[in-house]
Amino acid sequence: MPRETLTKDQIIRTAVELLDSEGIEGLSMRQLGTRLNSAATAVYWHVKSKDDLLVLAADAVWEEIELPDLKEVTWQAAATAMAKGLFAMILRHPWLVPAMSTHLLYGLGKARHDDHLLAVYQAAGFTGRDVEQAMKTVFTFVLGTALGVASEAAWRARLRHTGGDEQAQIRDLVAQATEIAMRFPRLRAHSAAQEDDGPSPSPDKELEFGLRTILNGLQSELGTRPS
Amino acid sequence: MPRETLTKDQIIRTAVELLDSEGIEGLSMRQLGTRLNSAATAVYWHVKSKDDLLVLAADAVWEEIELPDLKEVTWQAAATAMAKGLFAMILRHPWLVPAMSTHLLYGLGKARHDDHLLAVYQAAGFTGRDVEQAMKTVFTFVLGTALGVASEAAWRARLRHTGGDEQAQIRDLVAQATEIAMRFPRLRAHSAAQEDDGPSPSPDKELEFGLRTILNGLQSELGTRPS
DNA sequence: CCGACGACTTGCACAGTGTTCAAGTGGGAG
DNA sequence: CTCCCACTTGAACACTGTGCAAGTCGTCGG
Repeated sequence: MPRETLTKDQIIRTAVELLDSEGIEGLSMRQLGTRLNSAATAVYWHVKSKDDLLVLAADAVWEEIELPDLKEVTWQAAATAMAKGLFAMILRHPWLVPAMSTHLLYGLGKARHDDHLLAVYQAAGFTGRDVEQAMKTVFTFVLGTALGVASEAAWRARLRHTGGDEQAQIRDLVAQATEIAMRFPRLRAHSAAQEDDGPSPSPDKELEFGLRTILNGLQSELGTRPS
Repeated sequence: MPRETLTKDQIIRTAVELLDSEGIEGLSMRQLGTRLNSAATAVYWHVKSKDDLLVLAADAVWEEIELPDLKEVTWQAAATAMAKGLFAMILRHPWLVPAMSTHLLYGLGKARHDDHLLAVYQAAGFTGRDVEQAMKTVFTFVLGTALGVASEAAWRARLRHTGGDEQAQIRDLVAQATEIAMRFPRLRAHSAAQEDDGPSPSPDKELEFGLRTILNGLQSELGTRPS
């Protein structure tokens, strides 16, 4: 039988795990090496570079997204399902946001997702350039929302990595940020009023609110065009 | 007269310049040092850490955004102006996107912007939680759109940095990406159809399309609420 | 005018990074 | 048994952020 050896697949899986637990700055070839019980440089036989590996890892996670069946539901339901699936995936892998913002990401996984997304908006009745515009509007909105959440995950991971009392550091940072905001009377009044309204809405609620209004807007855009 | 010495301001300005021209990975303390004609470690007297400096630089650029006067225009016009101002600012400083996705950014500049943004949506008639939801919907959409454009700037900068023929590398990457996409019949057909429609819309057009539909959606959301 | 203090700068050092490369290892084929 | 080749290894290089002891140089008290 063949000797136990690294596989590209195993490397990518381990890279994703490492990224999930340590954030994008936590991915180092040597750390990856120890997790794989091999020398750091062994990875270079299977993969061109760290950037290459990151692109591979980033593409792998797109496969996790479930694609809704188009025949059974309205286009709004399908678009919502796609958006929520993407959003949830990014929350599981917050490092994807910094990765997207510095690398050109592509691959089978992403193409599979994009293909289905295209189908959804074509089925909705958008034509020509509009189908791309509509798609992108929703897609980028999800990305923007994910950015906020991913950001928090990222700087928490960063603080964890620098050592010291993480909780205290977070308190300091947040205190500093709010101290500055409170110098603006309007912001102060607003934040006081918000406290009376109970806890602020979860990211999922934010996503739902935005999706609803965007899809409404798209629907009326659709109305002004002949089918 | 006092001896010529570094100032925090000068450091931040130079850091922004360096970030603009080299991207976020191009910001190194030693490079910054040479641009300042000083030792890299001299900066550490004025600034706690590189992360600290990045937060300062990131906050500085928010000051560039012009805040529209609220008395003269409809809320949609004001919201559009804010969104376009933010978008243009990010295009001038694409490193802000990766910075936002890994650091907790705050400061006077951002607070100033947020304060005015709040004013816009309050004046529009949103109340309670809705004002934040509406604000965030537009804001995150702009961020998402900016992410796409900033990403391209970032990986171009990255390629430039690794040396070699940048143009050729770009061609290779794009070719690889489209090769994969073309395996999906629907994507292939769509991209062929797009070519007949002339050049794809500029990022600004994308932004305008999305803004229009989102603001429409928000307007009708506003209609269902009592003022 | 002088000495001392303190604001600021410097160079060195350390641990860590991605990556290259010559040298090694071991299983399967002839 | 031998050779080859897929795969692994460790050393090395240039680079990173940062701590620290030492140095420089204006200003101020005597």
